[in-house]
Amino acid sequence: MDYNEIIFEKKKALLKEIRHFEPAQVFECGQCFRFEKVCNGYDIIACGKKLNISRQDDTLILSPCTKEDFYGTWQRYFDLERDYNIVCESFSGADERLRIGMEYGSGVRILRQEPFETCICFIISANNNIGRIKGIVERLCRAYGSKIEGGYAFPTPEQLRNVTQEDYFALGCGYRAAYLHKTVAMILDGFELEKLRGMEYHQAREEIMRLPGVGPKVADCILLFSLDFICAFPVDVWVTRAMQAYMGQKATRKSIETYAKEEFGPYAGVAQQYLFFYVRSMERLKSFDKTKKCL
DNA sequence: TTCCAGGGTCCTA
DNA sequence: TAGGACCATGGA
Repeated sequence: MDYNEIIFEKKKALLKEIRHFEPAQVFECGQCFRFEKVCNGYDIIACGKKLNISRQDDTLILSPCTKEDFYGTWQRYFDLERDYNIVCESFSGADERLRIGMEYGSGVRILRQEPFETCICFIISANNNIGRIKGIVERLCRAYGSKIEGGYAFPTPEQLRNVTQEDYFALGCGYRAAYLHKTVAMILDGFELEKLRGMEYHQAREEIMRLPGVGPKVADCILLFSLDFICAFPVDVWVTRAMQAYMGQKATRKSIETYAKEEFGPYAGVAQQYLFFYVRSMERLKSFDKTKKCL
């Protein structure tokens, strides 16, 4: 485990001597869209609950969080049953240049989110930016999700049954409205996301790509962030940029996927998140420097 | 005004 | 099988 002791007091869970868990990295790495940076850490809504996460020195604080909340929801959600030391050790043979980026983002953990929510969010993510995706998802939850303490839960497939393509369009989904409408219909009609867990990776990937709006990249995101396929390596524009800088400009999605599988092995998805966080952070720093020069 | 974003789909060669 | 056009939208 990546913490030495857990203490429950006053509806809080205190994880002592926490490792491989930096809240900013976990939430700012683009794997989830229902979070907000607040003065004391991050507020998130997941699994129908609202939670505040903060870190004081080497203690991670989850609030409100009872013993039942932790062992029933958050331990699994934050992937706290996995030892990320073992994951990081498995990358020790990777190329030095890639390892620098990966070490920068090594406070990232792969969240184990709900498959339906992850599926809808990543269909919305296509050719979109994180700020805008967050806005659309929030409006979707407010319009159709159940009210919970402090916000709105992500809607269930049943709650989206009568939502039309025009309704999705009105939320700002743009051309993805048709994909969302068709995918929800397929899921209501019996397409079982949970069933994919028992499949081999390539079979699960082919299967989930039957859903409209789900191509190779979105499929890998859903498999990695909600269905426990930790080997999935989503190739988006940022990761392509990072890998092309390393492999050469002619590197294609297929060659990057093949390379990642060989280089990073069964934990390729974790390596991908480390790299994603790194390249985006570097780009933000560049923008910040440019802004400073203009002032 | 143009470019870009956690891309997918469809058409053509 | 690969490459390219097109699709909505809002922030930079």
